[in-house]
Amino acid sequence: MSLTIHDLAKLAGRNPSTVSRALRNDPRVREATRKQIAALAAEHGYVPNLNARNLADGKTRIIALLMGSLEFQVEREAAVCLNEIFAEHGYTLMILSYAPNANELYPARLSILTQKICDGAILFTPGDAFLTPETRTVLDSIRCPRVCLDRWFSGYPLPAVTTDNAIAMRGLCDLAESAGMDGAILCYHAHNTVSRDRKEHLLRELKLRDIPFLASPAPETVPRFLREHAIRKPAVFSNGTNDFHPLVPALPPGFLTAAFDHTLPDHRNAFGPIFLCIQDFRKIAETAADLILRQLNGERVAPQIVPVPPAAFHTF
Amino acid sequence: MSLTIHDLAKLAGRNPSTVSRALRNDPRVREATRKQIAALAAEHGYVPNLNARNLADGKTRIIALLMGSLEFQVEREAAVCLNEIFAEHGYTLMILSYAPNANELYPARLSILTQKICDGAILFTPGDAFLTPETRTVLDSIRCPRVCLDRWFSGYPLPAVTTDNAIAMRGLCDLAESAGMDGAILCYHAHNTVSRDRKEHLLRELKLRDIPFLASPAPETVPRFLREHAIRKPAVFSNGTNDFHPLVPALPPGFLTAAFDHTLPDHRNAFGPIFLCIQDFRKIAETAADLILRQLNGERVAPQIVPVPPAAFHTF
DNA sequence: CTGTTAGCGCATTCAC
DNA sequence: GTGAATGCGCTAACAG
Repeated sequence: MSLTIHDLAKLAGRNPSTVSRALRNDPRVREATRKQIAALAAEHGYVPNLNARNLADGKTRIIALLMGSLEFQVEREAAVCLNEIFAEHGYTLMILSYAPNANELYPARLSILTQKICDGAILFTPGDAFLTPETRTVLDSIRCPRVCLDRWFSGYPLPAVTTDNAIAMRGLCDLAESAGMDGAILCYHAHNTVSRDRKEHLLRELKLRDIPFLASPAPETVPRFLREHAIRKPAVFSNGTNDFHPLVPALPPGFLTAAFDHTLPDHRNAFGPIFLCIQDFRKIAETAADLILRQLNGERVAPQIVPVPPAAFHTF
Repeated sequence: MSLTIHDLAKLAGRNPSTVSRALRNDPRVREATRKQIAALAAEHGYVPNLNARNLADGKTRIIALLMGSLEFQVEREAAVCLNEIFAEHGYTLMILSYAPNANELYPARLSILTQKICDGAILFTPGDAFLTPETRTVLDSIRCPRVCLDRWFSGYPLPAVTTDNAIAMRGLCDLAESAGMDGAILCYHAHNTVSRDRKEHLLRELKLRDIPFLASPAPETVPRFLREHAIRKPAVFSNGTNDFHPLVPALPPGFLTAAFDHTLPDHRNAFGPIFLCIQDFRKIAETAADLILRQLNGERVAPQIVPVPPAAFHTF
C-alpha cells in the first residue's frame, strides 16, 4: 500500500486533518507547518488518493470527452483543443472512444460517465438511432454538466455547440453560384442532426436562389434530373468529398463540389472546382469548454444550440 | 444526490450488502432476490459510485493510456487498437494526452496515474530529457502495472513493447542495397530510445555490408562525405521521410530513402525509390495489452524490451 | 443465502 | 491555528 494522509500525519507528529489542510494550501494552517508537511510529502512521495477525495468532496477535476473514433479528423481536432483548454483551467481531459463498435461501446462508455467519475462531460453523439429509451435513462442519470459537440440528439435536452450552418451553406452557395451552378445535388444523410441541419439550410438557400435541386439522389435518378432542368454545371453538396463516389460517373465533367473541412476527393479527374467550408473547431471547442466551466461555477445553461461561424471557405 | 445502495436496500426491504452482492451478480444471492433488486435498480435508475467502489475494493476497471498528441499517427493507431482490445476484456481505456505542452503536461498527467485512478497504464514516453529525478519519483509512486509502448525511458525499469529494429533495419538495408546503395546517411536523433535503437542496428548492418556511412549529418558535411567515398547512390535513413528536408539539396537526384510507416515525403522531385518499414501496431498493442492483463492476473513481468516484427516493407 | 460490522482515504464539520 | 469526530458509498470479512 502507498502512504496515506494518516501515515504522513504520524510522521509529522500532527493530526490528519492538519495534513489534509496543509496539502490543499488551506490558509488556516501556519506557514511553517505547511512547509514541514509539504517537505515530508515530497520526501516520501506521498500522493493523495483521488477516489477518496472524490468520495469526500464530490469532485474529480476530470472532464470526460466521449467521442467516436480517434481517426475521425473532426472529432480529433476538437479533442486536441479541449485537452489544451481544460489543462489551462486545471482540469484533466479524459478521452473515451466508442469506436470501433458503437452499438456496444456507446452505451457502455455512457454508463461510465454515470458513475461520478468526472465533473463534466463533452459528448460527440452517434446517430439518432442510438437515442433509445435505455440510452435516455443512462443520459438522465449522468449528473454532471454536459455539452454536445458538433452533433447532438434531437429530442434530448442538452446544450450543443456546432457550426452555424446557415452561414456555411450560404457561403458555399455563393461560391458555387458565382462558378455557374445551375442545379444542385444534395448528398446529406438524415441520420444525424448535423446532416439534417445542413440540408435544411441548403434547401432554403437554393429555393431563395431559384436553383433546381435533387434532394436524395440515387445514381440512376441523376441523368434525368440534369436533363429535365437542362443543367450544365451541377453542384454536389455533401459533408465530405468522398461521400458521393457512386454519383460521379453520372455527373458531367467539371461539375462543382461543395463540402466541409479538409477532405479533398480521392480521384479528381472529372471534378471541377471544389469549395470547402472549414469549420472553426478551436472556437467550437472553446465555446463548449466555456459552457462546461460556467456550469461548474453554478451557472445554469439552457439546452440550446450554440452556432459558431465557419473559420473560412477554401477553393481548390 | 442520486440513489445510493442504501436507498435501494430500503426500497427492497433488504440489507445494503445483499443489494451490493445482487448487483454484482454474486452467486451467493438467490435468483429471485437478485431479480427483484435488479428490477428495482433499473426502475429507479440506480448507478453505483465508481469512486466508492474503488475505495472499497481498490479496482477501477479502467486502463490509462498516456500519449503525446492525438495527431501523431503512430500513437493514434495504437490507441485505437488498445481501445478495442481492452473493451473486449471488460476494461475501459482512458486516454490522456500530454500535448501540446509536454513540459508541463507530462508530469501533470503522470501524477494523475499516481492517484489510484486506473488498474493499469500504458505509456508513450516523451524524450529522455523528461526522465528527471522528479519524474522518476512520480513514476515510482504509480502502483499499478505499467507497460511502455514504442518508446521507453532507458534507465527506468519498465517492460516495453516496440518494433524489432534488427529486422526492420536489416529489411530496409536489403531493399536499399538491392537498389544500389553505396553509402548511407543516418538521420536519427539521439533523444529517444527508439531512434537510438534503430541507429545502432543500422550501424551494425552497414558495417557488416561494408557500406560507408555518415552518422550525424550537418548539411554541409554531406558533399564531402559523398565525394570522399565516391558515392553515387546514397541512402538516407530516418524515422520519417520529412525528417531530413535540409539535407535534400545536398543529395544527388534519385537518392534512396528508407524510413518508417506511412510517411511519404512532401516534395518528391529529387527523390529516388522510397522504402518504408511498416510497423505492426496492432500486434504491438496486443502484446502490450497482454502484458498488462497478465500483471492484473498476478503474474510478474520483467522490465524487458519485447520486440515485435514489422508488419511489412513497402516500396514507392 | 443474508445481515452485521468495519473499514477504504480523504474532506469537512465542529470543538478548542 | 489545530485536533477529534463524522461521513462520502461501497465492498469484504465474519457471523449466523
